[in-house]
Amino acid sequence: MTEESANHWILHVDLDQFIAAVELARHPELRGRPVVVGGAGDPTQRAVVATASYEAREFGVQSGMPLRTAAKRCPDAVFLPSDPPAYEEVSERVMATLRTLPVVVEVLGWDEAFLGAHTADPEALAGRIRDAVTEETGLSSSVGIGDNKLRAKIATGFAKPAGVYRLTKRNWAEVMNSRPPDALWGIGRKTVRKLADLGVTSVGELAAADPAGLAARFGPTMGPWYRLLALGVGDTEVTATPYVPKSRSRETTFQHNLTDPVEIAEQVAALARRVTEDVIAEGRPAARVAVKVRFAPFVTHTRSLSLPEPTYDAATIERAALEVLSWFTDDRPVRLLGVRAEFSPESPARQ
DNA sequence: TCTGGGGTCCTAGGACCC
DNA sequence: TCTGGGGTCCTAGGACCC
Repeated sequence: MTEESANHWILHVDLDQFIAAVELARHPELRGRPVVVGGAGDPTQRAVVATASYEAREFGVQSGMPLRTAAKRCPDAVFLPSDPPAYEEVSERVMATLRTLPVVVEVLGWDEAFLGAHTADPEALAGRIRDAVTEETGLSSSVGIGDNKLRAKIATGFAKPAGVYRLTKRNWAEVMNSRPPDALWGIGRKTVRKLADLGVTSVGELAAADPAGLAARFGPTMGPWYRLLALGVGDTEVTATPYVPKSRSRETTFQHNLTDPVEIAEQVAALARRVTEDVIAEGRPAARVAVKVRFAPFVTHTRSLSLPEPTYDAATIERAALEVLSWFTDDRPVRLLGVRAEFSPESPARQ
């Protein structure tokens, strides 16, 4: 190994309880109280928890949980509406701060980024990163240090809150082998269940599993890939190249299910117009239009259509969405409607 | 756990073509 | 035309992530 590659590190920075932290910064009187952010901030509505403060988590409140359930578990919680533009603005300040450091910054989401760095002392760099973010934004963060992206990302979970943790080839097996497979980034609940059917219930067992058997169960790409995940194999390339979206979509869950076909069509048309605005803002034409319908109780179907040619035209996109909608003949009540525009792969990113 | 909104990638079947 | 094999495109659905 060359001196340079020996000193190449991947760091993963993740803001602690990001959305709740942004809200607490502008509502300091709520510090120390259980705070739950999500939807319109009304726990009687159909919406889920975006982020809960650590105080609320003590009561078993988690991201993705219905607000109703959160209110049952923690009746004294303060419920606040989600305010994406505010989080976007703080996120941009965080990323700008990271870019002032001697690292390559790859943004992963509002509240996290991979950093590529050459350093002999990654813990010292992680400390500088945490200090800089706190100084510029007042926010607390955690940093995972790894020899690839997978290990850095998982390390951050062990670093939280407000800490630093190093996970590399050296300690991977010792730290990970006894954990369930969904401790890996890319394996979720469904795959855990299927793996259990194969007798695989831990990361260590997955690492030792037969790749051919995994391929037979999960397909030629995913099967062997799961085993590599369990071995801690991951990408080491961090790139600052801006992200180019492949699609733009808008969807709405209605507070009360829709049954009137005219109203359903009106809602799809309105979503199509919003998507068209996003398409125009993106500066790349829509090549394909998809409509998503979630019927009550919770059955979801998606249908889609390739346009004769890519377009920015609102009327064309709306007509296509209504055409696709007409293919749904089901007359069950509708809980959610969505419209998505896909860009063609050839369409270049705007300069 | 009566289950949001915005994305990505993989799989698999059928159409179509040579 | 009782008919193979391979490649590619289109479409729907599944799983996962933040």
